Amino acid sequence: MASALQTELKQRKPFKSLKEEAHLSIQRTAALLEHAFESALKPHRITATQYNVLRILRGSEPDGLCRNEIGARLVRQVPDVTRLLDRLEEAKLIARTRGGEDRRFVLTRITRAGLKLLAQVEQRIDDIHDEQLGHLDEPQLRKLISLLEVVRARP
Amino acid sequence: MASALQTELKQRKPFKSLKEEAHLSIQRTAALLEHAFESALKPHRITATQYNVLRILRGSEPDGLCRNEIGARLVRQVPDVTRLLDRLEEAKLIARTRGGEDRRFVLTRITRAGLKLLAQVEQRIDDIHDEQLGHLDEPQLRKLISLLEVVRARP
DNA sequence: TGACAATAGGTGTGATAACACGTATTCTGG
DNA sequence: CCAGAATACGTGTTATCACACCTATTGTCA
Repeated sequence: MASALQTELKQRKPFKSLKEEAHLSIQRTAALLEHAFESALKPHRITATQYNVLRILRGSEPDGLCRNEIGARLVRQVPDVTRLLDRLEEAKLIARTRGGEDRRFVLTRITRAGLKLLAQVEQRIDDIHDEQLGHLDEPQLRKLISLLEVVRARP
Repeated sequence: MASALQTELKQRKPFKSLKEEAHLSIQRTAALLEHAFESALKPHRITATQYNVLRILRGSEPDGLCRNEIGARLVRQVPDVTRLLDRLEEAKLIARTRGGEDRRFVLTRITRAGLKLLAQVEQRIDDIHDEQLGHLDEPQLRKLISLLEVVRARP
């Protein structure tokens, strides 16, 4: 019997291996979820990565974080955190200040406007999570999370 | 106990819900796999999406496919298939010809050079699959695939 | 102490993605 | 038949990504 993914992608030939199928399943699922996520954020004029940054900065209040630290905590790494932050700063959602003890660091903090935006967006995000994953029960979610953990924890 | 993902992202606060954690787990895992995948493809001067197109076209030989059909079969949808194909055509990996019975369609086929590139790349891709997913046993892979299928098959 | 590595961050640039809109061809119903 | 919808594909434009390279500050050790 053809796999569900094979049908989704209208593939005539079966996958070469389970590993290949697993890889493509992860990619496709991530793409579908991400698309729904981006659509929900679009009316608020921010991307999923920008939302991620705002979440990280809110979680680090009241201390704030430096650029590299923000980059390290992103769910999806991006190679150009500087201009990602530039855009958020231009939108007045974050604020940067140089000049702690080590003058190399630039401290970044979320602004009041950033917090306000997060609060506005969050309800919609919860709805998206429900739409996308609400049909899985708790054991299924736990099992999925656990298996993905195993994937990432490769030796 | 803090979840593994929470530790990975250096989060101080626990996730708001299992659904949120599942979503982020999927995204993060996909990003890590994709990164390894792109790195393996880079020496061959193609992206993961381009590789995906070549695979699709090889699978559709000797008939070829039209643009929309290629777009529909991509693991990750892209909004600009035309220029994606433009770049592959410029690299002589695919060939396009207009003018079947319905003159709206543009038939796309993989070239000999495209097939050759695929053959070169494929061994390396298998290695990546092994590196990334080789530590999961067959039941784990099947369970993961099945759960992701459930996610995508939401009502 | 002072050359050099390491760390933190920024810049320049070309490729790509994302979105809206435009053109050509075919289908469809009155 | 033929006006208009539907389909298939392309183009223009802006923002973002991705990579290599650059500057400033601090740490390290002969």
